[in-house]
Amino acid sequence: MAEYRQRLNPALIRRLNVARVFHALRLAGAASQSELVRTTGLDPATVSTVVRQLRDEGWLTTTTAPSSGRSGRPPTLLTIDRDAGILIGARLEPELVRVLATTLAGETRADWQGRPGRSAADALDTLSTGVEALLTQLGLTWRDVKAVGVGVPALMSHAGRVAYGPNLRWRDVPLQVRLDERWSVPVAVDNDSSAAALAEKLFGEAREARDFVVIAGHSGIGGALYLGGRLYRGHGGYAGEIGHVRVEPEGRRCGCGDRGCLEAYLAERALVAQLRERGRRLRGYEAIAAAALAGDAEVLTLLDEVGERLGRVIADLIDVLDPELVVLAGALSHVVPWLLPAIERVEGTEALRAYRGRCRVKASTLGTEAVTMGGVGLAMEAVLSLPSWLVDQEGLLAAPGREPTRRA
Amino acid sequence: MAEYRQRLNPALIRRLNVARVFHALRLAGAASQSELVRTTGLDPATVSTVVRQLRDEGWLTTTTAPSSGRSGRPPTLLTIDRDAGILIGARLEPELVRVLATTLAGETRADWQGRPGRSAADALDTLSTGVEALLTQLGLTWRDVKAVGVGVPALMSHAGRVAYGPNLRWRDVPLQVRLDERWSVPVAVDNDSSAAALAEKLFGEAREARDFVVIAGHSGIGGALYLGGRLYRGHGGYAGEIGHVRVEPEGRRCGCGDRGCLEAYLAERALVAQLRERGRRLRGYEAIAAAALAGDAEVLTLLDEVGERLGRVIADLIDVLDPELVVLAGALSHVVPWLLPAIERVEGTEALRAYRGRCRVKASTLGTEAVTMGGVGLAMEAVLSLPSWLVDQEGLLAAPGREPTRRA
DNA sequence: CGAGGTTTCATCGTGTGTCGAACTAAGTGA
DNA sequence: TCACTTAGTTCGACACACGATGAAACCTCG
Repeated sequence: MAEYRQRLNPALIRRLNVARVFHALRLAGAASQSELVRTTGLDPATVSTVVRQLRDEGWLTTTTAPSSGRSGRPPTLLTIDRDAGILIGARLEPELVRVLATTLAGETRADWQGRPGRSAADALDTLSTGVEALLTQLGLTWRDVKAVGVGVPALMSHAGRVAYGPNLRWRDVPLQVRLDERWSVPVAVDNDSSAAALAEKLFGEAREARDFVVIAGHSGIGGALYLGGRLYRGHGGYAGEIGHVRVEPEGRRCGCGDRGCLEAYLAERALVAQLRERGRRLRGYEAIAAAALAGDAEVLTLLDEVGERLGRVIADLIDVLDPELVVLAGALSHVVPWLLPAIERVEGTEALRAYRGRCRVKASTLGTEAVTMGGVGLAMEAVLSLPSWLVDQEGLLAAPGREPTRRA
Repeated sequence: MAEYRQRLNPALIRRLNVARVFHALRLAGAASQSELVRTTGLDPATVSTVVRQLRDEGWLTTTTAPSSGRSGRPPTLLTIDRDAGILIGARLEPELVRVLATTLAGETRADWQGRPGRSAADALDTLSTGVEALLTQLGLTWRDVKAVGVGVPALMSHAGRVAYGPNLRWRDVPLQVRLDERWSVPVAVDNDSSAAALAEKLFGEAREARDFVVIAGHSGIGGALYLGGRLYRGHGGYAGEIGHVRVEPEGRRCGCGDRGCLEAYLAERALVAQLRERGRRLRGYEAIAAAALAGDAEVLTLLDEVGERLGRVIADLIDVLDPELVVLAGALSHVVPWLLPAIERVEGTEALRAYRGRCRVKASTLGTEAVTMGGVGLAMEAVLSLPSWLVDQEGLLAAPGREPTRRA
């Protein structure tokens, strides 16, 4: 999509306004046109034409008003049609392919998971199988699929190309192209952390936030920065990849070849390894969380130690980025309750922190499903098809009249 | 300017296109319309109407082509008129008020400086005196001033209000309002580091960069983040303020009350103090640079040590933000040549760095004038009057057809 | 029961934008 | 003199936002 520097024309304005109305409707659940006028800040006439367009495309259902007792013509409530089609969100991992079918508004309708083979081609086959399974389960066909979005634990280069995915053992796989060949619906592919961030923005804890950081943990520790109302990727696509920030000068070995990386303490296998050294054999985040819940002292102290390391990284992030929220997502979120006290302890020691508004640190409510829902978010973006350089989700979602920037 | 959530209408597109053409012209110095078509990516017809508008407003001069021997109708070259009016850029500091008058394109035509009194009102008086002095010097009147921009070493809240400026000893001064009362031209006020970042983007080392970090040093150490083609301020306006990142667990006392802040090593007075402890009495950055140039071993080792501390902070920044450039600006830039080796040494030790494209670290070519030129940049933005949420300088400035994002 | 008020929503007209294509302008070279 | 080439303008088609107007559908109160 070389639509960077696409010219700014009226048609683009329309697409943006459609997206604005769509998101307002999605977040409200059901709304009348006049409500949309208030929440989007658009002109009533504009809302009217946009709504007509959406209705003509069959995206909306209109329910009549619930007779609220107020005087005046009762509003006709609009809802995003549950049967207007589905979005597919997927997450590819070395040992797991997870696929989700949702309504256009992002409500889950069915889910599936399976194990991929070794190669990239195998993984794509598994993915296809999953989508087909969901379709038969729902009694739908490919014609009902509006778009597919996939989150991948890998560094992406342009155009949905996997440059390097160490966990998957992929290198330079033109994933988007391959999927475009297979399917004739819009496909969007992105890094798993970026996808998680999008999910938190659209569906999760960060819906109201304009500036937030996501730290996602599964097999590795990833991260993404959502700044100024849009995803920030950095010059080479590495922005927010904080798994390999050093937290201990001569610390534990990390898979990256370095020592003392955050990932060497916080990743699932890292926690498991550290617990084994202390005589506990636990399988993963979920088992560790269960042990912590049961009050296992060894587990609790380890989580506190690791939480302190994570807290220092978060404190540095806050110093530089001044976000309003940090979301801990992915499978990692299972153990977050036992990390938070240490994190908050570290945060509290910084002197400057008192001057600033406090930055909240939260566990994702999407939990393990964050990346998969991120796939849904990617699909949703593809359906709305806005040029990424114009997308300012906060601009699309915020209530009117606020002034979030501190610009003169 | 509560123009956040301003509706997106055709008139706004025009303003954006005017800005595009203006910047293209400014950067090219002189260009024909067909050149502008190539550099801006706009339609010839659009360029034509935009150029007519600019010409009707008296912003342009047309020089005839220098008969280049090629066949075809020779182009008429357009230039931003040196006499179409002036922009005023200013920098307020505790001991210095510096004011600059430039052409609309940002070329300096005259400069002035003076010492302010203690109070905010005094400083504004000094500022007014400066502008008047420049006007008489140039034989112009207030009617020729198109806009004024001011950089202030303080934390800003909305609408050009100084929330807190410890160095100036200001607190809650509605600077923009006060200036609006005095003058009847557009006024823009911003934090000095943000202003420096804008200057680097518009006039300096970062003209081509979409993602860069500015670290500015005068009396304190400030910073600003320019990410994804626009200034990122953070949720509370503190983003990039890296002066108080801790570089030494139990290090030197800092003015903020904490210990071991970067500012406690790198700020002008901090360097002076450290040198005094080592038996050198030097007045400031400039004198220190002179001593270093003369080969003073004590000064050189200190700069190397401090450079290493700065290098670690920069390395962390790069890890998180993946910028393509770090610019060291302000009076600090005098000593940068002796900091760079240490910075590069530190940068080189990080293992992951090999995978990434290398991030350049450079001294600002604007040097001490960065903030003042930032004022000019603010004035320029005010003249072009784009809503800040839409401004994506890279979108305005970049060559067409490139695809900098790595989005699917 | 019916008139007036109120809220919701559709539609029309105006102004402005982009954009493609036709067109004029002004040079070169044979 | 006549193609040919490049530069720049103009015109018409189409899309958009938006203000005003008006129709629709309900309420309340007399």
